[in-house]
Amino acid sequence: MSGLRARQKADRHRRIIEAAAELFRDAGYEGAKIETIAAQAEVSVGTIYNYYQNKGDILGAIVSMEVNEVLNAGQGVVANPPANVGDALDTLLGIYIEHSLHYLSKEMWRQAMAISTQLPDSPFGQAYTALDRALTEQIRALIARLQAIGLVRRDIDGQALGELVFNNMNMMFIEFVKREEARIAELRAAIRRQNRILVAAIAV
Amino acid sequence: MSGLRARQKADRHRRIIEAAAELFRDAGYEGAKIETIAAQAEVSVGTIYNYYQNKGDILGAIVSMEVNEVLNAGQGVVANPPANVGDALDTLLGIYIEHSLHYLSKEMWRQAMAISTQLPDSPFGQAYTALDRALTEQIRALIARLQAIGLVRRDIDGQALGELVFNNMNMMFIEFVKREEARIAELRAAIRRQNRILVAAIAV
DNA sequence: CATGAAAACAGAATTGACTCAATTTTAGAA
DNA sequence: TTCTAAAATTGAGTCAATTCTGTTTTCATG
Repeated sequence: MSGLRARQKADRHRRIIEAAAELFRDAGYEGAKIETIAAQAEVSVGTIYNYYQNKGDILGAIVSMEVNEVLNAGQGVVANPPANVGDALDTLLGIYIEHSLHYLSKEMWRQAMAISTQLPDSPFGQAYTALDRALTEQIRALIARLQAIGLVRRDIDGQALGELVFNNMNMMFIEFVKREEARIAELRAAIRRQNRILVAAIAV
Repeated sequence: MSGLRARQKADRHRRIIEAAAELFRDAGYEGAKIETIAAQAEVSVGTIYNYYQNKGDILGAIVSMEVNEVLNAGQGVVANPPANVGDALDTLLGIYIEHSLHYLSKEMWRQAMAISTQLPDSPFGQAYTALDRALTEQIRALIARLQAIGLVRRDIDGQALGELVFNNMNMMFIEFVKREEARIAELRAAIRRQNRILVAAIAV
């Protein structure tokens, strides 16, 4: 089934996402009306709800693209980490943080995070949780790699450590997007300071 | 000014909160209509908005009561902690977690957390951030106490450690309220496992 | 080509949070 | 007690997300 119907469907998906991304950026998430998104995507309001369960899911689709890009970028670090535990963590988390505002504004992040806790069972809610888990898993993989290289003690609980590092970073990131005036450099510095305690504990 | 007007005002506040708390529990946050809360509190819709900026602020008032109670309970542990770092942390965080579902359902927590990231500058958003900071500060105080007693190394960065412990617990708690079937015992066990890494690093 | 069932679309109607202009109540001065 | 300005209340009206129902489009089949 890759006839006209399927092509039109893919095209409408794309048009809706493009229109929404533009409007979310320009007018903010709250400011972007479904009616306006529909008009700009040249579909009707009803059609948008045929493609996405609710406004949050449209944002969700955009967030997912962003996070998947970040996960990709992170793979490089895991494959070839800096030869120092502190730097390795800082480099990986740095990639997450530096990429984060590439496509999404702080307001979009706030909305996305809010929706994912508000509606954990919606398509986006579940996708967001999966993305969080993928990020945690990548940090765990980095730690495993460092253990293999011999930079991190073998008797460390890599799973628990990965969760600890991710949870702390994520919470700091939430606070970061909540304050419009917060700067990326400060965020990274604060996380480095916190991780220093862990690094001291786990480095060989 | 403690005449009739002030008394009526306090009384209406109380009635609104009581009506809302009951309806939030019974019908859920989304299910509780402002109109219904107003009817049950025997005030008009407009009056509710005279007392609270929005629906979220009503929930906020309830959350604040809960968290303040928790902070109070925590003081006891800080003043007189178990003579073991792991137990001390587990006892304090245990109090937070065990109290958490006393007045608030998981759904109410989800909504409260969502609103606090969605509207960080609303009265409730700011109050929620302040409560988080107070909890972090209490954990930091416990660590300082343990350092004073000689159970935790003096050269540990207590501030950073307090943030790390709080952020991790908070993120775990968020995941906990997102899954209706998650159990408190599992949550506590997972956090203990994560903190074990820290305890090993900081204990004298 | 016709044709009918399934899929997708359109946009009017519904719903519920929030606003606002008009009205009522209170406090305290005369 | 009477009166007035300030404070508070009221509920009908607005606005935007979401739902619903009738219509149109697609496509497999004969």
